[in-house]
Amino acid sequence: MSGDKEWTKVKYKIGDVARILGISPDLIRYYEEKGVVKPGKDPSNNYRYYDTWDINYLIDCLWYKNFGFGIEHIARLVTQTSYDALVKTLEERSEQLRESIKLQELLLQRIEKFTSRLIETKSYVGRFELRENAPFCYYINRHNGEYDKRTDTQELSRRWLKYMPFTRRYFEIPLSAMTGARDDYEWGFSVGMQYIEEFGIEIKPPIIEMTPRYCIHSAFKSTGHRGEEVHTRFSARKLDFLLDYAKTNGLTPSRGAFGNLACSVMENGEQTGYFEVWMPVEYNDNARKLMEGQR
Amino acid sequence: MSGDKEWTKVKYKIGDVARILGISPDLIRYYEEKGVVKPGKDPSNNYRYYDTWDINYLIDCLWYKNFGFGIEHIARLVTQTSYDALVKTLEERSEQLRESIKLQELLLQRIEKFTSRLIETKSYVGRFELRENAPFCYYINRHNGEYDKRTDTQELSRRWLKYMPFTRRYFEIPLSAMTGARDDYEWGFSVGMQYIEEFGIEIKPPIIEMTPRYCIHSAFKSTGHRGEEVHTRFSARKLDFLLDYAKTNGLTPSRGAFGNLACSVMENGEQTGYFEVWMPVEYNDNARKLMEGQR
DNA sequence: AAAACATTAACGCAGCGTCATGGTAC
DNA sequence: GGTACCATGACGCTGCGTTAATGTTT
Repeated sequence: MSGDKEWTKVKYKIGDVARILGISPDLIRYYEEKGVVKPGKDPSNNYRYYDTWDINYLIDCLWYKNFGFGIEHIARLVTQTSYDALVKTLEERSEQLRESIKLQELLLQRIEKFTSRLIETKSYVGRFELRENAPFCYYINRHNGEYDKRTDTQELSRRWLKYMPFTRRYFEIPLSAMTGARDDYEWGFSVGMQYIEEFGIEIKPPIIEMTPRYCIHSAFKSTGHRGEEVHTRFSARKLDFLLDYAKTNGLTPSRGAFGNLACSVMENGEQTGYFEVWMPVEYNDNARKLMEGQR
Repeated sequence: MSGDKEWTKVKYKIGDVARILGISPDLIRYYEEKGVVKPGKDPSNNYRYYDTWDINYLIDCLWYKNFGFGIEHIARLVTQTSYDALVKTLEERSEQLRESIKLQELLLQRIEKFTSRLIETKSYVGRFELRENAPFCYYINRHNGEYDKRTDTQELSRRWLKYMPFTRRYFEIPLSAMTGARDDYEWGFSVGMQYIEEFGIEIKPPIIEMTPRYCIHSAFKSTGHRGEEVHTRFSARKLDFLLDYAKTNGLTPSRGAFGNLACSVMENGEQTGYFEVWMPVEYNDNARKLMEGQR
């Protein structure tokens, strides 16, 4: 508006401004499109001409851009915001940032936790210890190879998947399958009790609470190819080594085994899973002796 | 490949999988496009059919997605990464996150600093104190209304603008302009000495170092409209109030004034700048008394 | 008349969500 | 035969960078 007659005495072409500010001419035009600056235009050639005010606006923009505001927001900030509104906006942005930092820190914790569990699980392959498992909650959404199509477990999955990696892939194998011929197993998701409250999870069916029990704690890995029956990679037979260990050491399994998948990776062209496993046993004299020996 | 003849015994259509995982069918197709899953397709109707392996892959994806990996990266992770590579990748990601958190925290600090200076400056309007200014560095890139077109200052601007808001808009007014008729002033950018090292700034021309001096410290605001001569908003005359104060209190200006623009906002339809200003004075008896009076 | 600059317009990036149109399964 | 589902393809969002085709200034 007021620029209509002013542009003649105004000095800077877009390239000049770009050089002065160390940004690209395109960016300046983009900002114009977004309503940040409105330079005068020479009607004869359509060239943009910028005055000191425009440049000041642009500096303000770059300033606020550094604060992480979106462009539309910036446009409002530089052209129509009062002092009080500016202060308020800045304080809101600070608050947002604090939130965002908190989230990032949580994520970092998660990754570190996941990584350390990965390392721990691998180191546990071929070793055995007797200990109580930590309490957790879980639900089942896959029976053998077949996923549940009930809407309640699906709804749960949607929610729980967001809590990964505190949500872990959980399996259990009934005692009957471990000793008998039928190859039964179930898969689902588990979350440690310490996160139940944090995530606001209500413990009700199909969610089940698992309390601590004395278990043989170990790990194993297992491979398979795509396209094979799932059982090739995972089956109750994979846990025979636990039964052997129990028999050798005079321990009596008290119920089926359970555990988590730590990760699934490629090893020598085969899909390889690392599993952590817990098998509850009766707390008899042999168990007591073994536990004392561990200390 | 291996799926070609397998799809017949495979159970899940894309909608089933979507429900099981709590995501949208489109997202699953998108992941396919990116090479994450390759479900079998029924050639007769082009429907996708997913088996347990596919679903496992997808769960892995969601997992890694939560860790903030890009999709291409995820595709590699789930289909071809070894255990060691996975651990390494996770550790890299942790490192990235720590970096990112650091940056966010720095940004937060900057915003908070900026905000508090804003508030401080406004509170200083109409008040005067005698004190030493903090040391800083600056350079000039605008003489009166005119920006420098030398490449060295332009290069500097590009770099310094990145340090905002630790970089501040700086002005100075020579003593001759304050007392005389010519309305001279200069604009540029300043950075507090405490950040010079942090940002790796080398102090050499055109960068100038400003050491602490005894100054009258105050603030003022000034308004103007777009399209007016710049002088309407900012000129040496704006500082007459400082000279008055000096005269009233028996202080002798020792050199020109300088200061920073705290912010530029709209007030009653006018572009309003809040300026912080420092005017060096001789440290005479009156100055001494004034400073004692302040404590 | 060449070099350096200006203009508009369009596409590309990530990570999807959201139609639109038309075919398929139950 | 209706309804729920599937397929492909295109466009939209941010914040620009990157051509491309064409015109202007010096």
